[in-house]
Amino acid sequence: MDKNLSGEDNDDIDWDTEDELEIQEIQDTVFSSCTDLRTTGQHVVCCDGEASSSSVPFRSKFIQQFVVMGFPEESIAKAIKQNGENSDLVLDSLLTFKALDDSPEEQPSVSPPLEPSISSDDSASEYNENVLNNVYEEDSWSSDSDNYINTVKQRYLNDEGSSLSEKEKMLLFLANMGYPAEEASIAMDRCGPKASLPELVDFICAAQMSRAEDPYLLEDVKPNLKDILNDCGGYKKRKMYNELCKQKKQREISGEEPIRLPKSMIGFGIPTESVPRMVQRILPEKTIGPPYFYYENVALAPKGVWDTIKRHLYEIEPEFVDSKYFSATARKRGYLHNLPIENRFPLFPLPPRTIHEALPLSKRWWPSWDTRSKLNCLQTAIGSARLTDKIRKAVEKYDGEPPMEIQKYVLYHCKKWNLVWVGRNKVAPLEPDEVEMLLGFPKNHTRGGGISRTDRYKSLGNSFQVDTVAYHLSVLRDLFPNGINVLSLFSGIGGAEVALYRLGVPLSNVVSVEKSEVNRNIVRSWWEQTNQRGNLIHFDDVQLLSRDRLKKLIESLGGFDLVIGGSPCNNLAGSNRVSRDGLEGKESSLFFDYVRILDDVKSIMSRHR
DNA sequence: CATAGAATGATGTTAGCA
DNA sequence: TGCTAACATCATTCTATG
Repeated sequence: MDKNLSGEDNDDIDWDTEDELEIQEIQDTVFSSCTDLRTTGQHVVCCDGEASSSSVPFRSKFIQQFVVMGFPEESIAKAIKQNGENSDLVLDSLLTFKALDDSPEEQPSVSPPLEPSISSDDSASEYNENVLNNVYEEDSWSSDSDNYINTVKQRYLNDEGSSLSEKEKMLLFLANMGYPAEEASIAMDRCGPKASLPELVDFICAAQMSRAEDPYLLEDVKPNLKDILNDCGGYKKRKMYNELCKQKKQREISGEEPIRLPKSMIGFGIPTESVPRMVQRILPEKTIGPPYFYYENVALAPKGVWDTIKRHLYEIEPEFVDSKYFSATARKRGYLHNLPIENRFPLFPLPPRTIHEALPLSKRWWPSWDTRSKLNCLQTAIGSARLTDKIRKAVEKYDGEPPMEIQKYVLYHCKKWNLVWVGRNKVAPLEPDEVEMLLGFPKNHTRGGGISRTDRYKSLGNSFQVDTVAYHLSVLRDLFPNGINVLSLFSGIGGAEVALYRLGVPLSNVVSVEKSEVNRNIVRSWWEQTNQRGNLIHFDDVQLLSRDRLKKLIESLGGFDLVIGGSPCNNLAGSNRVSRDGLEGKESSLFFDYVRILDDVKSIMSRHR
């Protein structure tokens, strides 16, 4: 597997051999390395004028791109004979040949990557059986919440009120107001530990109303706890909040209720909650996999954007999650998917969750008046040297603590640019490898191979937070123990692939679509370094991924198990001063290609089943 | 030419308070 | 309820520099 056949060094190989076994062997070897199929234009990109100085003649390069993909040369010759030198048509034919040749039981059996070989320390090497044991006292709640309430009530009645946690007190209070325990606790989990009573009641009312009209949230309604608990106060308030619910309903009837971001962005749950969640959702028939799908974008998009996204993705409720619960850096994102949400588990080792844990060396220089424990969202640009110099000069004028005004000035810029303390009076932007670590990638994931420092920041800033996504994807591990076929759109630096790999989900076939060549190179080298046994097929433009091509891919690979991707946020992100045009913007409108491709995949697969 | 630096606000949410 | 202030935000584009 250490042969690198994706370069131009493979001219030595005698492709004219008649030996079937040898062909097969080479095919296996080559197919397991990665491929880069350009789809721009009628011919391969490398055949333009500049590349003509290469010693490799055009024809062999044209053939080579398919050889590298792992197709036998006879098939390639046949396909070229049929279609001429049109890479699209040739690929279609080749995939058809492959589909006809492959018998169903020939699906590659890929063994899990038990010993991942990333060289860094914080990589997947810690993956082991422990993840299975990561059960956080789930049953104490989900088995019978009413019993729990009874216990709490008993303690309360036994004058143990002071020993009750804030959460338990609130739960009791809500129960007294007549709300089912289950709904109350869901509300508390969703709204966060500091949620006020009105917020919680508001949430419960909204949930009740949406359940009444929303077929996607058909939870069992538990018996009302009014019968269990005595009514000891809160009656007046309940009346008030019922009034509030009425108003809300009025609003809902008169117009569309827009998606509201939850104050505490924990989605359908996070691994570190003291009390596990009991959220259950039942998706409508037509949205249930295969394939599973997973869509991501910025949570703080302009008004109405998430409503549109939801409308185009089967009206499934997105979950909004801030990665600050998984990492030392914030990242507020919406995730819309049809994955199960029960029995999720996090990646191990758990990443550092405070700045000091993530950057221990900074602790020494961190002034007490900078009270940050988490970094803000990592973006694509970093603070300048001039700014850090200004800050140093501003701070070092004072012996001890600088005056309030200076503190304010420094903190404003530190927060804005995610600056950290690296020396006496010295702040600095994060190093690229620190960003990699904070986002859950192996160290040096984006380093080298002709990639500039600026490009590293840019690629990383546009990426998934791996731990967050992996937590959501973790349910796939038991569903696909023998390997998964992934269609990864807008792959970037491979956040989805890295997440699945670190989870121990064997990657059988990955079709990765990514516009940036720099990013494709990063994923390719990661794929090789981690000794993946599956196939990686690269495309560069989602817009050129036609239904026909998808059909051929599905026939060839046996369908996709997961369609995953986060479409461009350029025109949605708050940092964009120039072209924050919403979903219709130049790049962000590619969301509709995600929808188109997902729809195509679903319809093609349902026809083939 | 490639790379890094610097300048360029607006939108939306939340908290606090009268 | 309505106002204000505080705060965060997967960025773009021109310019300098080698």
